[in-house]
Amino acid sequence: MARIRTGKDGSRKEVIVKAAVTLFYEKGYKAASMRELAERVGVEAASLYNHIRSKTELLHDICFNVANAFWEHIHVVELSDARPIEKLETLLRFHIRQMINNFEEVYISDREWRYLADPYLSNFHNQRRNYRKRFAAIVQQGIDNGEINKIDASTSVLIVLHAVSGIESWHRSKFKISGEELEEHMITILIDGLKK
Amino acid sequence: MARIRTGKDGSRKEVIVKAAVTLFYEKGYKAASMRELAERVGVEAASLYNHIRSKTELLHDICFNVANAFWEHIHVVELSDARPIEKLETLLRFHIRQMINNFEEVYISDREWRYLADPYLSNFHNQRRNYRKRFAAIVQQGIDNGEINKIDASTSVLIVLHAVSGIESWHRSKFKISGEELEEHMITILIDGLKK
DNA sequence: CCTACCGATCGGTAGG
DNA sequence: CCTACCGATCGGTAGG
Repeated sequence: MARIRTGKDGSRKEVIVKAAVTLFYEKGYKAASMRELAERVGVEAASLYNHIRSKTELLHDICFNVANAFWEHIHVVELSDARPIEKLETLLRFHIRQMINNFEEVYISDREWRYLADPYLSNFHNQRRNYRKRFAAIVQQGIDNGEINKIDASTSVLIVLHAVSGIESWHRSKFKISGEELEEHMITILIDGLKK
Repeated sequence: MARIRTGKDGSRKEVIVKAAVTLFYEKGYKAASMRELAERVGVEAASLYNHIRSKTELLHDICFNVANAFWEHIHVVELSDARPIEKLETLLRFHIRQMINNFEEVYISDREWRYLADPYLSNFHNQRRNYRKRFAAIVQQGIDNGEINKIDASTSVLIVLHAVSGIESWHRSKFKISGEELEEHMITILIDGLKK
């Protein structure tokens, strides 16, 4: 679940990364300042740099933590011998749960990754494209064996993945249904929409 | 379709707003600078201020143009005597077409409105909430008369509206299906997913 | 529409 | 971990 890597000074850095997650989520990466981050952590801005290299490194850590979690999950799903429609449901439930339990990180990695600097930017972009391709391949298998409606596979993936990101609004809603209910509703709408 | 209002110096301001739309879309509001906007328009930064009041006013114009277009559309839909499921499809097709034809403005108004300054910020927020409430009310009518699957109406709205925003990725894809195909695919997945 | 320029704030470094 | 401070850049104004 997007574990933060621990080094020698792991616990101190973890506090900073955690505060950065909340700050970047609340303000957006560009609008978030290192001075406000420092204030939330309880140190002067300059002191942050004993634990991190740069603002961009914080963004990088967050984005790749999230990306790797999805990366590892789809790998496991691909190896299973479930039917394509079942694999799809497994993938979708993972996305939904990540958005429910870990939504700040996921939200940042979704919306702010474009501010990564360039060796990382294109790495991230490639990883993201590769993930979606593999996701689409599973949808395509479902189309080929007749379980899934015959609509463009990569378009289906776009729709489904963006629908999941709507959970961010659910978090901010005052009259929330439970996470379990939300998950079932989303599965109903999206899987039923894809099924033949 | 999110027409830009024309004043005395309408044509000049229109050029600036149009360039701002592209710039804000490409870089994000906070990362976009007035100096780069000026460069794209072909004047010095200071000269922009003969036509606009502030950077925030540009964002405001863009956001409210978009919001008003949806606002007017749902009003017409509400007055029609179609069945709820048909109203829903009409609303959805309007969202899809706006995202296809006008996606930069819609994208900005979706993701950058939080940077509006405060009388406008809460106006926008209220207008947005009101829109979603009315959208949800139509879904609820469909649930009540048995046309639509019995799942939480406002959750359905979140899912559906966010799914539509996935069209932004379609724009950037190299192997695009046509806009018409895309619209039909989205309607298939989402309306079938909602139908009983 | 331009030149000249303002105060504020940014990410980050030096040195202890 | 702090004080002190850097160069760069920001949105915006004055004055012509």
